[in-house]
Amino acid sequence: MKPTVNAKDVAKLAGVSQSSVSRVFFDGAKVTEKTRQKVLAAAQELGYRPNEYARSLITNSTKIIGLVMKGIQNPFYPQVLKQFTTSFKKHGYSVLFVHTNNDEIQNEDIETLLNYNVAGVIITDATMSLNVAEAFKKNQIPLVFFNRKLTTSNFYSVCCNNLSASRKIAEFLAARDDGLMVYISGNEDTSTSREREHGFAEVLERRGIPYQKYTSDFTYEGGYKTAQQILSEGDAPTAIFAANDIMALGVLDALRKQGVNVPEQTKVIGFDNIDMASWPAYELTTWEQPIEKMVDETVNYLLGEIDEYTGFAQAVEVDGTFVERSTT
Amino acid sequence: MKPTVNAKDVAKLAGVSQSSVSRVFFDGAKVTEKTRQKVLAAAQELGYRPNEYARSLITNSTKIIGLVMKGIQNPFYPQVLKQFTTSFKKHGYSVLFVHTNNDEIQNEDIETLLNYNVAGVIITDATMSLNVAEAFKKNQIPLVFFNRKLTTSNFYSVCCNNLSASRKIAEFLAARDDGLMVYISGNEDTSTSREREHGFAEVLERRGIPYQKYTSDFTYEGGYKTAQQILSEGDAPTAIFAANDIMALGVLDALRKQGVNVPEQTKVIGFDNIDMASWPAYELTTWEQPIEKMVDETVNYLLGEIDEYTGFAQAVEVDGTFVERSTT
DNA sequence: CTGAAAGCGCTTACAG
DNA sequence: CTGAAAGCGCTTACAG
Repeated sequence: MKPTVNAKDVAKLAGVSQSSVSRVFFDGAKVTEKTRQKVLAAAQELGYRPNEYARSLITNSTKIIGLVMKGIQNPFYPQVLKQFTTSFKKHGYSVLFVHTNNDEIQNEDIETLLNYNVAGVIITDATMSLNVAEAFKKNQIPLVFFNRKLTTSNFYSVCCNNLSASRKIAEFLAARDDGLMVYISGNEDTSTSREREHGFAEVLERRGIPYQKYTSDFTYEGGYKTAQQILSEGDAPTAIFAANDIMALGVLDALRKQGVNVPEQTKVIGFDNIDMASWPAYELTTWEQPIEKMVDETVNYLLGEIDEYTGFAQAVEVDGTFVERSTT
Repeated sequence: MKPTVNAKDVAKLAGVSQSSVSRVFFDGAKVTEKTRQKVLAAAQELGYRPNEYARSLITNSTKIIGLVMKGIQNPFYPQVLKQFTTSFKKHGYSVLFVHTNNDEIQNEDIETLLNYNVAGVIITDATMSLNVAEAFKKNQIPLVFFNRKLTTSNFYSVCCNNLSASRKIAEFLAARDDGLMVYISGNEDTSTSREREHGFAEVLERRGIPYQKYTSDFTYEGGYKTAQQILSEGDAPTAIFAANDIMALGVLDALRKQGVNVPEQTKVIGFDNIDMASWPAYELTTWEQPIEKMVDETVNYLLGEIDEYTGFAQAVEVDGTFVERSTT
């Protein structure tokens, strides 16, 4: 059995009641400086630390946030993970990391989050069925969709301004060329891919610029293969807008391999501004997602809801910025 | 207050005792099929799920593994994170993700792990002072250093066969050239960087091949800048062995920018075999770290120690493989 | 401010 | 196999 020191042991050594020990370690409780010192000294001597589980049991709350991710292979998400962990740590929360291999979050993952009675949940690039999301609502566990938006407006989501971003990207390209423009989508059941497509196509159609869409999957390999397919079907297009950076990198590599000059023959634009976009091998023009701001929005909302649950829902959009490099 | 259903509620509805409810949900306890059905039906109806914290409190154990990471920006580690999460999930464990910005794990991170009474701890690329590691030992919490080895042999560690790997890399290069060979180290206080240097230098010295070492930091930017420095100090070396892939990619980009031909003028080898190493833009020759095997070793050890704590320590080495691509 | 006591939701000997 | 009861380590009204 693991050796364990509890509040009673400390109380005895310090010559106070167990309640006083508890008060010293519980934020917000009041004790005189004198008892505090006695307790702290005794705790130090015994190596006491409050049992987090007993605490959770009695307060019916935890300091754990569930973070659900799928595409950790895409460098955008490690960045997101890092920011969330750092930010929550500042507020005294820890992150329970849940990785789903499947697109849709599996039941066992939900079970885990519910069993641990997490204070809040963040869903990034995995999809979640509505009735599962409702389960969190029923348990009054605040939930945020990060970088994803649901069709129903019953849940809080934090995204980049995908629509206006993709419009601006289209306008940027339209101002320079009027040849065929291609959009390479990510997984089509994601709001990010659809919104970016929507804004892009809308502007091009209005301007009468020929436009074509290819469906891919948000991965490097997907971008690479899609670009090969595009080239195999005809001349290199005037511009390719990939729904995220990692696909755009695949596109660039495929174009190079086929001897297509970027940006002279084909311009390429991505989305996210991951670290690699600025590497000399790529110098990718892209739209920067303001991860820090997005994380702040998410954290603030969750902390607020943890403090007092309202179930308030909103689709928050944070402005990103266009980053022009040498692929355009 | 959050609505909460407990075992007593279920017992009442099912017409059994609270103990029976507990037995149904506690693996290993025995109940007749009949009571099981009654309980499950009642639980289903009420939406009951066992409170994990009450459980932890009484069993004095948890199903949480603490995973500590620093360089999540290096694509090697997301891969590691993914494998650990997947593997532990299979065994019913969840991962508490701890990210340290600093090289050395901070006290608050340790506090978190101890407060949550994690079942086990994995330290990847962060360093940990010995007395902190001892704190885990005192609490009988099994600890594994992953991809890092301590100088003292009191802790379990799982690494790739860095020494023989770097020897083989040196021999590979020595068989082809005898000009100046450069080693670019990562952070020098890491065992991985030191071991890779050691094996590499040892072989070259024995063969009388000129050898030089540059100190860097395991990042892309570090590799890039170091390569620039190398070129500014003289002719391009015959070969550069970077202590990890992400630095090697930086090296490749810097060499290209300066018009150095790879592999004709300079051969480049990395270590890890991250996804990007196989991208057409790089085609990097490298040493593949067998992440899956390393993770398995770690998980098995931890599960064993969780089952019965022995404090057994060993420096495990798993064999990786040489992956030859077009940078050599 | 402090202490004695109740109680959070479980698991687990102990009888039956 | 099942139930009544003790107890895990805390927090928190309630008196004093």
